[in-house]
Amino acid sequence: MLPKGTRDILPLEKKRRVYLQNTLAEIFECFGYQPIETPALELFKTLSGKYGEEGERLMFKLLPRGAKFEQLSGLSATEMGQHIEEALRYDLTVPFARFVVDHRSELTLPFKRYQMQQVWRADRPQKGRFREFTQCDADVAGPGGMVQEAELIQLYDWAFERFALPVEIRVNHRSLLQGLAALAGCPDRFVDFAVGLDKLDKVGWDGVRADWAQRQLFIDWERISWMSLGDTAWSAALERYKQHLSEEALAQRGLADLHELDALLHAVPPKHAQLRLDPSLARGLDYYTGCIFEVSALGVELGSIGGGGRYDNLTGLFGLPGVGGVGISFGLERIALALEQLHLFPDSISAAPPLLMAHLGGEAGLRAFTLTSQWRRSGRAVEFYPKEDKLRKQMEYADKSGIRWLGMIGLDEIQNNTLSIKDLKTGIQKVFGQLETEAIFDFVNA
RNA sequence: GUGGUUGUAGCUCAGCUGGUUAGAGCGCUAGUUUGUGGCACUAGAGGUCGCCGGUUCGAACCCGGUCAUCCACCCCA
Repeated sequence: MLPKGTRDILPLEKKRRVYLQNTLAEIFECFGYQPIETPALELFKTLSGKYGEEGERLMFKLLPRGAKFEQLSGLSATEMGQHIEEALRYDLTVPFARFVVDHRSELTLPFKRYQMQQVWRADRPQKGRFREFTQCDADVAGPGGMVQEAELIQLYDWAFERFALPVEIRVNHRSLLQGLAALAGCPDRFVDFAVGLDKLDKVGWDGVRADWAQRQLFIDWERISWMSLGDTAWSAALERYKQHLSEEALAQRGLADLHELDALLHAVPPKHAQLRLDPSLARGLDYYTGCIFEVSALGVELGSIGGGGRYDNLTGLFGLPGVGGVGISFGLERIALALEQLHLFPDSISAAPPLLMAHLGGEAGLRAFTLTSQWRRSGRAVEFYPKEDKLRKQMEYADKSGIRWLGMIGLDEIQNNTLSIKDLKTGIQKVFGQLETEAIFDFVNA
């Protein structure tokens, strides 16, 4: 029995996760990111107010030490919040902002860090949605320009190319959304406007308009109806937005940023990922202020497998104004789910060692054990069958454990100073001298 | 937080309109084979039918409640 939305990880799955994390770490470091960790627990006041209303609701909050739930249960949410002192981290970005502020004297800005740790959300579990999951984040804190966005897109592109996972990266800009809201006549209802628009992929334009209506948003549809037609090819789409938003002050920063990004991406275009300018992309996390990204896997029904964006003043909330940042996140579980469904994990990832030493006991057992220990000392992964048993049992064990090669020592081998090795996959069996280590492991690694 | 789905063996499920000892496949254990796995055959182990209560002579089946699950919405990795 486990709490809902949590799960155990079995050996093969664990190896696959390690493969994903190692690959990501390698790429992160290639781009100059340095690894850190932060505690699972943060002060509630550190996290509170950073994720919007929904995020606040989904945050795991801890009762103060010694407090009885009954004492607090009668209180309203805000009253209760005043008693909460600690919470489980909800993402890695806000703790990173806190980290930068706390360690500002030890860091040189711009500071690039990566971090792969669990986060917790009190969501209702669903397909691909857990209450405990792992995020792999890369963020830059400090000064910089659109090259950073370009770099992050490139990072996404490389990573998913390595995994051979077809993806689409959607890009938008908060200022573009604000400009659109203003153009539509509701600059003061920006959040409702964006949240409704975000559903476009699912419900289409009629659905979006219905959603807006339900939120009592008065939309000047005539002024934004041009959005519903036309292509989404990056440069052409951008041109269209420049044209229609030329009069909107709020949109100018977004248009300029995206223009710059467009130029950068022309120089270093993504090789693998599909890139789309998607003005309907909103993203709920409150702290984003500039470019925003979201990645979805193509060919699988899953939520987004990554997301991120630029936040101008996250550290300001912790007493260090003027330091912005930009970053992205990879959702480890969802990427693993996608790769599994599409059979994209390399076959070479296996939980079991390649070789099992079988033996018929007595002197043969001792000889096999000695050889096993010598091989292990030289770094070869070898399993030793731990008791005297029928050969048949030992083979069955290897077969079921997914061990492909079986080394055998019995009376014959003892007499001749040899060792038989069988490839259980092909059925081919060969005899080696006991000291022919190179030849033996050439065969085993074939 | 809202709506719906499903809870029977380790796993996937069957069980007709309530009827007495609850089944199958896969898996598991042992053997056929005391130096050769996958296949086949034989035998065997394993279930408070999610839980509580109700209706009934009798409940896996009907009713109520409860817990869990999965899916959709919301939101997101």
